[in-house]
Amino acid sequence: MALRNALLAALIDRESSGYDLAKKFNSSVANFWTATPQQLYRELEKMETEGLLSARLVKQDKRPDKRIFSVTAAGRAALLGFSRRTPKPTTVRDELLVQVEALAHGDVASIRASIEAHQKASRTRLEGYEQRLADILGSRTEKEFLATGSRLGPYLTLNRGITFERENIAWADLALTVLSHRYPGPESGTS
Amino acid sequence: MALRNALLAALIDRESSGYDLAKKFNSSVANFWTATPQQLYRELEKMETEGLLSARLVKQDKRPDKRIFSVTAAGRAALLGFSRRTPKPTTVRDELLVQVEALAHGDVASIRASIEAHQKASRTRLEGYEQRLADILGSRTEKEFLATGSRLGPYLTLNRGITFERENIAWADLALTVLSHRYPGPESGTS
DNA sequence: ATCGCATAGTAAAGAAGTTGACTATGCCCG
DNA sequence: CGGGCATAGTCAACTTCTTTACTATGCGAT
Repeated sequence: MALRNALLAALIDRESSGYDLAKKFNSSVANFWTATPQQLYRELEKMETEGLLSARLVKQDKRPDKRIFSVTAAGRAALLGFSRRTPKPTTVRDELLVQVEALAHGDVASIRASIEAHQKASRTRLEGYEQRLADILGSRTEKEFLATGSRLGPYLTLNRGITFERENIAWADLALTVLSHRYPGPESGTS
Repeated sequence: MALRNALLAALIDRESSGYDLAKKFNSSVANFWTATPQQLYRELEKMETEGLLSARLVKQDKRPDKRIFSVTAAGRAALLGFSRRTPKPTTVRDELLVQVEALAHGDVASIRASIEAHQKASRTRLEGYEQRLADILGSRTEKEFLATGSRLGPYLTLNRGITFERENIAWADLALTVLSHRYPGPESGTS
């Protein structure tokens, strides 16, 4: 009853298929919600039977058919209702930070590698978000956009995602620097 | 199999009771993991039967007895093992941002109120984190601490939590400003 | 003396999320 | 023409999380 709202938000401005969402959830809504493909397919199905979405089958020549979902009037009503409820507190699950918390009791070399991987993933997501931001802004400056643009909601969530990823990257730099001073490893520098 | 690791990380430097964790998870580990009291009690129980934690009953005169959990050798081994695994990608669930994404299709006044509440909660958490940071630093400067201090792990995760909450607060300011220009409401200013 | 509150913890149903395997079409590569 | 890959989606078992509602002790206020 919660992924549901994220899906409505993701589909309301652009209908799409389960497969599309499974791929693009990561670059559109993943910023504030994550879900596996299975979750998406299951939930979309349920939402259709409950009348929140309507699906149309699109036959494709060179690929399997696909089902495109769009938000119905009932779906819009549900979304409006959701917007009036008090949102649940944000929940986070970050295994990397759990590892870092217990740094002194773990394998520092391995944790360092995880921080690097995490940083790289943040860079990739950041690029995606910045691309989407550029698409939303078009030729306008940010100031012009804020005064007159539509898609204000997506702009604001993207903005949050962008600073979040920038801070992830900066934090990883800090952590790696500190670690290299405090736990000088076996010369893993660029030879 | 995941909350488990967060609990090991939370308990390894300081044993505590389920009730303590239920209250303080929010100011110690909540930064990168959230869990309800029920989850904690259940998981602690399971971890004890599996030998990762040991519990001792502390009898109290003026209150119900409590069970203090501490990490066993097996628990330490599990934590070390965990530190060597690739951490799962961070997952986030932020209903407020879902509401903001679909801003144009929702009840803006209600969403504005939610942003304000969210900002207030961030301020509270930020204060808690800053207090904990001060406790860790003691009389040292941040630089001195980074060179010589212990509790580097907690420092790093706290640091991440602090910037995260600061960015939440700044984002809320941005969002509220934009909304007040674009959706000028019924004069909800301080009269 | 009873009501509400803080402490401390338990139980269990139901909702939600994860994991792994599986179907099926057509493309390109060798 | 067989294997791997991208597209598009399904199924089922399993684990985890959420929600609601309990038990129990002692304090302080009405």
